[in-house]
Amino acid sequence: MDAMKLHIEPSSPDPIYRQIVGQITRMIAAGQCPPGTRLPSVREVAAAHAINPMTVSKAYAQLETQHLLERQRGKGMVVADRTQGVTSMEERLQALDPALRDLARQAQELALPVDQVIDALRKLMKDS
Amino acid sequence: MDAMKLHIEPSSPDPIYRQIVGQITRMIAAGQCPPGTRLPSVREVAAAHAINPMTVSKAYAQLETQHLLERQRGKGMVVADRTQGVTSMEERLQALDPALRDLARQAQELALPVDQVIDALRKLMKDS
Amino acid sequence: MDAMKLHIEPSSPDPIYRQIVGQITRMIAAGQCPPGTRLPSVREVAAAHAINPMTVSKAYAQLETQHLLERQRGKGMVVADRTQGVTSMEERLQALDPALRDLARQAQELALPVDQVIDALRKLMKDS
Amino acid sequence: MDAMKLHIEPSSPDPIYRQIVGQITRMIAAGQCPPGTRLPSVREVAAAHAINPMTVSKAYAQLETQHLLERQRGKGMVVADRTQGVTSMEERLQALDPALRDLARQAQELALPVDQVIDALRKLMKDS
DNA sequence: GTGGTCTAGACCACC
DNA sequence: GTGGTCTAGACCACG
Repeated sequence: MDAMKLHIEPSSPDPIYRQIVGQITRMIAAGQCPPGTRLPSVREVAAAHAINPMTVSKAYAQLETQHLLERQRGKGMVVADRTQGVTSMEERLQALDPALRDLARQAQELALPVDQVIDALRKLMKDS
Repeated sequence: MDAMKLHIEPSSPDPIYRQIVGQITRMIAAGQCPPGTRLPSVREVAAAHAINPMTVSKAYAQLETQHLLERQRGKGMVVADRTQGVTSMEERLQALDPALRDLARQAQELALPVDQVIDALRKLMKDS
Repeated sequence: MDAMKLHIEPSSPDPIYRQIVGQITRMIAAGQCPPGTRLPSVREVAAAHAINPMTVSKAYAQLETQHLLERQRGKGMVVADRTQGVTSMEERLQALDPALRDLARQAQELALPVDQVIDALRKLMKDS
Repeated sequence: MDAMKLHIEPSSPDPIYRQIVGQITRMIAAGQCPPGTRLPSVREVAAAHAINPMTVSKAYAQLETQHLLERQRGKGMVVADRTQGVTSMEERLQALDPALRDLARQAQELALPVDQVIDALRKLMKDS
């Protein structure tokens, strides 16, 4: 149930509602949220991250428009049944591509050796 | 002279002027632009990337405020002499940290195995 | 330019932003707003109808999502080029169907003779 | 007895309880339900249309407040005796006005010719 | 309890 | 000037 934990970066240039959309989209794509999974309520998310309910609502509404989520009257949002969101590993790697390219370019601009970057990344990914 | 090539991603959530500031900051930090290096003019950059000159100007102004760039009468902007911007590799790795963490989190949300991600990254960094 | 006049019914059960979406959608479907037509700015619409700019913005954002409108940086919204919104008269009659059925049912519940209703409607449509 | 058949459109922007109130109001206004007519019970309506009993109850309560319905111990709701709800045809035509105006405006936005709309409406009203 | 809509007003990014 | 995002708080519809 709390596999649905969200991470919000308030100082990110990426707007909060889009961060939420992105995270949920990725987790559904990876099959980490099978159809029917209940999402935390708008108010829960808002309280947990000290953000405005409307911001969360905006994210949920957008995901509903994309048919990734469904609204259950009086019960909240759940992952849609026809989860056309689930994708293969190749497609998921593709979804990661922009972030990879961004990292690679920044590393190059910082003149950092490949191995240093790889090491740092591996360490971060093991921790989580 | 054209070590100063900039890469702009118009569709990025990161605003354009901040992309420019970030790139130049990183390249100066890595010592890739020794003091005195001339920057392309506002108009050149604007024309090359089909963006508004004001956007470029805003970025340059911000870098001047940070004393990373200096305005030289009739010659445009150059990298500042007292380049307090150059930093050690450790500090540069730290500068990469947000991008690394973002990538790691996205990869985890996508349920991608560490090695797949590392491979993709290594490939990208070799190419460039 | 002011073919784009909007009509807002604040007391309608249909939310305001949806009224706006509906009207613009219909006018585009009917080809009344050729691609490139500029829409009144968010602030203009908000001021003209004494509603909140965010309400208008929400409508525009939704139309942008449906690719009926495009955003021109700093210049406002315009009707999209690839106006896949334009439809045949048959399809437009179909779009009118819910309103027709609603009217027919209300008339029946009110036990109003067909001709009276038709007369009233004809009169209204001539006036406009 | 089943002249009191209700039609519910769950996807309508008009909330369900208001649909119920509207229909019953109109039918009483037209004299289609003489005083004393029994209404289907809250449970019957709720079951028949798969809606929440509270929604039906809310509609009935509102009609009772307007003195169009009366609660009879052990017998449920009936149409009120002093049916001040019955109105002349002129008044009933006036009650239809909002729906007529809405239809006319939509038709105009869709650039549909008057005769086409009239034809479609006449066809619908004959069928029912 | 759930989400939806709206307001009033602030600040940001871009042209 | 344009639209976008966010906040704080209100009220509504539905279960």
